Amino acid sequence: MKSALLIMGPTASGKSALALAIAERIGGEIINADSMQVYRDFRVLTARPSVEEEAQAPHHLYGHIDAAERYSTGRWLTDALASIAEIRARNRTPILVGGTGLYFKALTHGLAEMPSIDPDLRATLIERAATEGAPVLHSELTKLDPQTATRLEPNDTPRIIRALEVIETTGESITSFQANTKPALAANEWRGLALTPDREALYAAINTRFDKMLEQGALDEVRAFAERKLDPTLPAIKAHGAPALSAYLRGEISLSAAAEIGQRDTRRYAKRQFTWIANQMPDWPRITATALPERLAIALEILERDGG
RNA sequence: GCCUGGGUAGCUCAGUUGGUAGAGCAGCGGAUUGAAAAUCCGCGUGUCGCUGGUUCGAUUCCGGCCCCAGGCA
Repeated sequence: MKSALLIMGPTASGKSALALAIAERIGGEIINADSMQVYRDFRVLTARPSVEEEAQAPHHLYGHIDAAERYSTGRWLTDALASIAEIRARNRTPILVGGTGLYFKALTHGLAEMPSIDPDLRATLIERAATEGAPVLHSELTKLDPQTATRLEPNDTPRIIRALEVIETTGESITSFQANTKPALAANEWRGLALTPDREALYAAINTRFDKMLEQGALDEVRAFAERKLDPTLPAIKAHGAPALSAYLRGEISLSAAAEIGQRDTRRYAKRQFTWIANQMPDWPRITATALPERLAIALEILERDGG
């Protein structure tokens, strides 16, 4: 059975191109591990592989979700495991590539199994967080699940909501569910690679890429999305640049101001990704080189050395 | 060449009646178990243009020089 190859890197670091080069070289198929590239509506804005690139090797879990849906780490894990099994059945190598650290963690460390939650309960809690504020929900959690409340900050809205919906639905603390977590992939079923380019150069690439996205129609995507008038709390609406470009389309800020905000948000995200790689993936081999041929050579060398 | 205004954090600036300085933005460090491109916690990162002088002590006062902007020639 082929090991899966996991490629993590900050946004705009050239992960997709490397994954494609490796896939062509070793007969692999690519699986998306990016929480935003799953959404159909924002191909340009989320820097999804182009149609041409997708034709060069099989791609899975890209744009397969409508932005009106709430995707999640749990759904992704299910989808990814199914794709991995399918690819392995063809005796090919699954190559998972993306920048969502939590998705990789779900794969390598696991995600606790929990009963599904009524979407209406979730919607109610999101609404309450917006109107009453997270600290109110946090103090509620202190009564229902003091153990979990203690380790959550009073402003940490999503985690407080998650803890509340779990205790309200199951009567059990999310902390006890989480204590029982098993890796989805065994340690010998995968190997990881992390791209760690020079930060200053990456920031420059991020800025340039955002301008290019605008030239390639990112604004049209945002406009079309806005016209759907979907629930403003949907995850897809948070794609970097989307909120600022929406504000521009509403006439609230200039286009250059919107671009600066989009670029800044993307840079900050890249910084968090560096932190994730540094502290959550200490054992993953690093590739600092930026030229594709050099990266490919290093990657293949690492795979070879590890007996992959 | 002369006059005026300005030179303080990466940027825009505030301030110190002389006791080595602080805001916004940018940035940096960290957390991360079904919203994760989410969310949260923490951190000023500095030859106060240069150089002499006065002073116990100068970023602050005085002199000289340099640079920038505007004005007059």
